[in-house]
Amino acid sequence: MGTARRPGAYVCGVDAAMDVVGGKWKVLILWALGERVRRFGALRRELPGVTEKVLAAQLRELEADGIVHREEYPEVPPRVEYSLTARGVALNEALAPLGRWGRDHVLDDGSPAAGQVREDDDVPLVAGTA
Amino acid sequence: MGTARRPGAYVCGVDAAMDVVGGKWKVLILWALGERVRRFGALRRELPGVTEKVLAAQLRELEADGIVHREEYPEVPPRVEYSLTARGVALNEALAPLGRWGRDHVLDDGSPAAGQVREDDDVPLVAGTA
DNA sequence: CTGTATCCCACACGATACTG
DNA sequence: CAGTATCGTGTGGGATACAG
Repeated sequence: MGTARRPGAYVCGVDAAMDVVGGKWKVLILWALGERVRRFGALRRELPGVTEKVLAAQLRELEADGIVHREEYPEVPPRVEYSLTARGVALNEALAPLGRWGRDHVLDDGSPAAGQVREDDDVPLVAGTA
Repeated sequence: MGTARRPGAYVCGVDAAMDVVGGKWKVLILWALGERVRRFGALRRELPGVTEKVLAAQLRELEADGIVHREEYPEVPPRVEYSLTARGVALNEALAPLGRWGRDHVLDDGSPAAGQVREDDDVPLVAGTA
């Protein structure tokens, strides 16, 4: 549906989702907006290192994909608030297990030698065909 | 854990995971290996459009991240089999909800073109998660 | 405050050829 | 069969400046 930037051939749902969420800052934006509604400037402060151009671009894409809602208040000075749509909330929830995996397996898995994977610690067990 | 390609500052688990799984073909590789062990050539045939160079590179990265296991058989002609590690299986499972979201929200489901999507084979489920 | 408009560049990816 | 080696490229993203 929304604005698939890639040609049209998604092999499965995962890479379709990856396309939506693939920008460098998007999951962080999702995460921030998952907590509460945020203004543009708040988002920028929340994501150290992002530039306005890129933040605006990713916000646009997320909006085009129906993930975030942009509410513009015609005041002066201008105020714009971003929030998650229902679809965005669902996406955020679908991301949660991945976040848990990341915390458990790449952030800090507890082992001091975690930095370098030696060949004897990766278990070759095969994914079950079932 | 292994080989964080990004500087070191992951804000949360999700972007850490995104870094691991961020390559263009990685989720597809994960998906394929989730079904069964595959040889290099089988993988290449499975992923239409990937070149050997890129496939090899992404495989190397996944291996370095402890996601896939590479088993080389000293035969002639050479044979190499790739499989998921326990960590890879867990990652694949963590990806499942995202895959479901993608199927439901970006793969054209409500439109007349929905017939293009082969709904019988695109569920990436690895194990009993479903 | 909330953005565009340019310019620029690294790096992921692709094409092709070659090797153990 | 299972890869490397080389070279070329597109584009996502960064810096900076400007605008409503």
